[in-house]
Amino acid sequence: MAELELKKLEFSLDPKSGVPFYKQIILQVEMAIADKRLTNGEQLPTVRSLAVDLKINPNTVARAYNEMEIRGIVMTQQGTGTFISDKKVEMDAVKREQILGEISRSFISKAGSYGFTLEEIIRYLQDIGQEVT
Amino acid sequence: MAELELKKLEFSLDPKSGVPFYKQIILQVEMAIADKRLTNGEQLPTVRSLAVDLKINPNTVARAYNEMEIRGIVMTQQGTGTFISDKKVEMDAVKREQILGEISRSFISKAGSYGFTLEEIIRYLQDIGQEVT
Amino acid sequence: MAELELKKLEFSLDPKSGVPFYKQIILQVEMAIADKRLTNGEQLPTVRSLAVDLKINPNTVARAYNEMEIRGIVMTQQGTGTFISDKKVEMDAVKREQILGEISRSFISKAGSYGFTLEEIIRYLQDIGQEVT
Amino acid sequence: MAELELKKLEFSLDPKSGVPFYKQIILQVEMAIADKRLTNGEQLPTVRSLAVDLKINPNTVARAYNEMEIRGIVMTQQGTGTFISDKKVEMDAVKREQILGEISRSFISKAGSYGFTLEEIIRYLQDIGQEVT
DNA sequence: GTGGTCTAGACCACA
DNA sequence: GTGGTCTAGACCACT
Repeated sequence: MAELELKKLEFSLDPKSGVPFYKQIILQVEMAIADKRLTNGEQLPTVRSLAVDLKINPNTVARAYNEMEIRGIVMTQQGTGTFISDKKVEMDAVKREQILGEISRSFISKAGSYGFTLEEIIRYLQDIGQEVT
Repeated sequence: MAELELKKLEFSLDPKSGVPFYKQIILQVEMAIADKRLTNGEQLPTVRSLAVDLKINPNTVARAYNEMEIRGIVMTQQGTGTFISDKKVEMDAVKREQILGEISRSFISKAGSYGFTLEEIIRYLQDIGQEVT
Repeated sequence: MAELELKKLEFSLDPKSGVPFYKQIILQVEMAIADKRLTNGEQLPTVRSLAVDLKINPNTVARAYNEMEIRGIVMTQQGTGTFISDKKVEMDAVKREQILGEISRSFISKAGSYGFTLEEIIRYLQDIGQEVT
Repeated sequence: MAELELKKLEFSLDPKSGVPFYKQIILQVEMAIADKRLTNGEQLPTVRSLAVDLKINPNTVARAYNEMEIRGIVMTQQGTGTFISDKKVEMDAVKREQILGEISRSFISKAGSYGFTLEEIIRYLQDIGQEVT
């Protein structure tokens, strides 16, 4: 019975983390995309329903959605809803690899300045992968 | 004498992380101490040189040093410099993992918003690891 | 005497245009950049001062600035101010031309569907250039 | 008979312009009439075909057609189609220029935010004009 | 019903 | 002083 409701997105906020609510929402959507729990064209919860769900002000949800729209992560249609954008596919493999290289390098060096080794990092990411699955 | 300056600390700041610069500096020093990359009595860069290095306001570096002095992590000797004091820095595995988690999640999110999956990311990092080895 | 105050940015809003205030602000900044009236590293008016100036709510100005920050047009530093970003220079000539080509083509086809010819468009843009100078 | 279908109307929508789709359609039809690209009695695409073409909801096309019918610009014949009526569309130079101004400014802004100057833009468009000639 | 815009005002963190 | 976050609530436009 609970079987057909796999992959359902569950948002949750941690008020103590210090991370702004709207950023937590963005992070969770982005993580869901990276995990394939959200894919092209899928609809996000409506602004109001998510606001009720998380017990926060609709403006805060709207802000998160708005920022994602600017970044091209989602598309929004007046009076219809907000959907995962599908335009990100337009990149060729070379460009993709370039971008991944860039952000990876910057991530590794950042982690490095905190004393983490590449191995540690990879192990950690693999753990995250396990959790989700 | 100055010849064996191995283990040189490399500071790096991420303006987009939302974490204030002064906190990023403190964290990196703490991690370095916990890692033994910095030990008792070692000198930190001067406020000015680090400010130039990181291209930020000297006040910001000063604030970081100040706060560390208050916490007893470093000692400042007027006219001489700032040195690691002998106070133990408690940096347990949990705290370390928190930091790694934070920067990892932000990295995954960024990659995710470009359409990369977690698997792709891990594979890429592993490739990098191979190259270096 | 008025000679040294050339290039000063003057913001103005048209409430009747139907264009949201925050978008009008963004448009004016972008136009100013295209006209070289604003260049790399220059500081924008503070959120509060511009709000007073335009007699609108500071949140509205903040929203405009925020959106420009997300798009990479400006950089903002806590407690310091908002500045025209300087990272846009990192593009090589080829990439630049590609982008210009893309947005130009889309503009021309859009104008075309309203019945404007390329000549008309160019003449119009030249007129705009005259006005500003 | 169907052979001389020159002057075919090309609709194009810009979701990012903020102008509602139905208004964009009306504007484009009006401009075409003023330009004589559409004349008395000519048939518009069916609601469904245009909706498919533009990848939008048929309701949105219907709304545009509806509003044009109310204004007397087109006439709908049940089961046959929608046709340009003989009402004159007042589309003076001022209104034309307004539209051109709007889309031009938005284009310049976009280019400006990529660091292109107005001069560069004009030069590029002139080059395109040369190529075609 | 959907999202978009704007105001007003509070509180916080950084310099 | 600067910008950042969040709330509450109003009003509008699109479907």
